[in-house]
Amino acid sequence: MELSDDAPIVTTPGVAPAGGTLAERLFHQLFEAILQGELAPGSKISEPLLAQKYSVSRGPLREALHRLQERHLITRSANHGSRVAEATPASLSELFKVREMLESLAAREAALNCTAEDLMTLQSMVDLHEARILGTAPERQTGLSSVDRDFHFLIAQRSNNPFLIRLLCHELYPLLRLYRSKYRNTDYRKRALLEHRRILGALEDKDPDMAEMMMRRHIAGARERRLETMGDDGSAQPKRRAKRADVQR
Amino acid sequence: MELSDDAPIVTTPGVAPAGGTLAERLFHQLFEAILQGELAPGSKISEPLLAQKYSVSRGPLREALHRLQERHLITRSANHGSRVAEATPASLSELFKVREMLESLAAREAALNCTAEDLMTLQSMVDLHEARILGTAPERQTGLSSVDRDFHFLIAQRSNNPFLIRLLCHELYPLLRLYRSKYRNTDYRKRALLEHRRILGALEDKDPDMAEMMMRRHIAGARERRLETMGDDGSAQPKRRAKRADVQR
DNA sequence: ATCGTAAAATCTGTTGACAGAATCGCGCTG
DNA sequence: CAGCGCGATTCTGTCAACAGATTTTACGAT
Repeated sequence: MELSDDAPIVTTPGVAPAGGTLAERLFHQLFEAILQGELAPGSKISEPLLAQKYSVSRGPLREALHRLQERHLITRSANHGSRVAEATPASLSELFKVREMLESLAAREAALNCTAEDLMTLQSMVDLHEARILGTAPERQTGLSSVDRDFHFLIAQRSNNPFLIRLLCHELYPLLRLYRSKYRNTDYRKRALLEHRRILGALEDKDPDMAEMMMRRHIAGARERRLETMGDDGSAQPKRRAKRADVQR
Repeated sequence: MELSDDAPIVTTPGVAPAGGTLAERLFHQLFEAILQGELAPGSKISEPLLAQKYSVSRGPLREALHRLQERHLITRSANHGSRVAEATPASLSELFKVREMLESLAAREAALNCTAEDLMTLQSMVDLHEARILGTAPERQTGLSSVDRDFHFLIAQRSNNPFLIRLLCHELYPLLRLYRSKYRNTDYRKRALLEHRRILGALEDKDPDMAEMMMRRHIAGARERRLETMGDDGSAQPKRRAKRADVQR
């Protein structure tokens, strides 16, 4: 049974983990718990408590923690334990700069690889996006940005570049989710819709250069708007956390 | 004691691991062993044997293995054990495409961040590069491409973007080393030297757009030449890049 | 009352042992 | 001689216990 990496972690939020091994399952559960905000960012992780909470011994738990460390969802200090990663404005800006390059590459490749069916799927996503903005379709809880996510996610997949897919879907997108609750971007959905249409048009034209440029501008614009709404530009850290969130229980 | 991530793994090959914890040390040792080729790519990893070889129990070893899994230096299957990652031509091409985007971003940022001292350091690297090509300086064993590595490494550092630095120095560069022995690129050092000079010139001019474009061409060219010497091209789309309209901002 | 110090409690790092699964080897059968 | 089944062995996954380090707590001195 392959369980190496490309398991359905980010693919669709509703998938069941259910990995064969216990450490694997724990990894996915903690992964989601951190991104969902159930484990407070910056809070200390107590191995005995977590082990008890998930009804496992510390062995598999520590293996899962070591994997989360490599995904930079937690930090570990020798003999001091683990802490859940924190989200700073500076790192959000850095993430977006990298995202700009990687997604524009994905768009370039996708322009060559997208099938007619893929284009139809993307079209329906954009249509749904519009329907939601106009209030025609009901907005489910998670539905606010989910259609946006799916759009970018499918393009990443169609890059047909496993390494790129991994960086985007398994590393960058999850980290972005850390900021979702903390720094909400104000309403630029109409803007995003327009830009999505342009990107889709470039994909339909099978124009890699155009698709790349469109995506690059799309992400760059999103980054700038996001940073504006956050008040401070990402260069300097905003304000040292007054008090640190305490251990979760 | 912080030992989270930015430990000297790729920085300079000769650093001592000596992490505080045993699992940490093991991780670094195995990391180097795999990249050095001491653990044959594709070979199966026996936990009892490795544990005995490094004189530790299986606990810390498994923790280190789980970290290596996230770095994609090994693959794990439930109840089937671990295998050392393998290097295929296709994945090399994929790596280079991502590298092209990430390093061009790094060059862009470095153009804004490089100090006069940095520029002097880079200049000396280029000079050393030339001396080696002309045979003026002795070529040490590892010295063949080390100067090239240092050049790119310093530029990555000067991006001042921790996330980008991590992707390049901790993930992409190590994976590239997997191919170093398997697919040697024939002699393009003179070409590389010229392109390095151009990149350095753009950095000296504090010209982000130019630095980005130069680096992008540099990596793209290296990828094409590399794939040519490998006989088979690693991807489906061979040479549809007669000339490419670089995206500018 | 505050600060410093020492003992107690807790936590992390590590080890060894056990249970289930997979692989290997051997003998049997066609 | 090839293919298959079955037992033995090895390996992976998991757990509980120990040792060193750290944090907390209690106590006494200033």
